[in-house]
Amino acid sequence: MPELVKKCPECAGINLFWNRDKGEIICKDCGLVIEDKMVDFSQEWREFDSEDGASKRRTGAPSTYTQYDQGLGTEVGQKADFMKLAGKDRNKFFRLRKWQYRISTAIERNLKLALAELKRVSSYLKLPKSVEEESARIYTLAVQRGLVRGRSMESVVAGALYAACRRHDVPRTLDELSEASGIEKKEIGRTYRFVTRELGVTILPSNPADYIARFSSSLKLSAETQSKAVEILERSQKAELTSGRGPTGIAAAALYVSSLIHGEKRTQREVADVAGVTEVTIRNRYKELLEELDLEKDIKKTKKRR
DNA sequence: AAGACGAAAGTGGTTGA
DNA sequence: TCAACAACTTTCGTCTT
Repeated sequence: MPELVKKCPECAGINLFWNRDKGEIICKDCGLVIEDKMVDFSQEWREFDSEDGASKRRTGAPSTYTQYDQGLGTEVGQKADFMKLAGKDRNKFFRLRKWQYRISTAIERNLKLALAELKRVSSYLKLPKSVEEESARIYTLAVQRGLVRGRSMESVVAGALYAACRRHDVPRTLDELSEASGIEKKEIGRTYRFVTRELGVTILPSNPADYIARFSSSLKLSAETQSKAVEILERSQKAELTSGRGPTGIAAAALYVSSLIHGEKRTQREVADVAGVTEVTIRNRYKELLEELDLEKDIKKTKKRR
């Protein structure tokens, strides 16, 4: 757990849970997501003996996709090289370098702009570094394959980010991406599908549970309500209520039911808004949940208690 | 008066001939 | 390439709290 946060700023609880993969710290008392943009300062390797440590330790900037040239820099040959060549070879050398220069500057110029945009959107959404890296990698591949042609750079950036989020189980909704990037939802979805298909990036359907922490915290629901929602999700997955359905809708319905059970009622409208679905969808899922999982008694119980 | 409910028609995407 | 199809949305009228 990084030292930045020791106490929950919302309820002053010290029962914090650090989800390292998602880069989130979650307060188990009030469910608040405290910091979801963090850098992992710890070493990612372990030293077993002195020799091992020395060989794994590194200095210098790491190679990274968030720099437009991957932090390296490429050039065909150095000036000193062509002094050794003569005649034909020398011309060939210049020609190659010229081409290399033209191609690489075009791509690099594009990348430079695109990665700036990518960082902007990513920091707006407070995405973890790992997702930013992944999306930069996807974008770089897309440019190299010429997939950006005919599409706006921004939409491909948004598509790459969306894909990277999904791959890292840190799903953001298309609505959120759309708001952050200023690109239409449709457009993002289209480029997202196109790019992932062309690059062969396999994406698993996202798990509704991955949305719970975030939705729950923006609805200010308690940790019990949140874990109840996750429990409901697990049961509904067993009952095969989840396949084919939009994960956000299911997550929203589970949270809604859970809020009723714990007497922290939120309206369908409120839940629908944070989840980016309509009330109707929540109602449909909600109805299925009640029918299949026999939850009415739990709701009635809390009603009687008042 | 606000929220919940449900019917009906419309949208964008997938699938399979 | 087209039509059938499922999921979800929009809209709107009615019932409940």
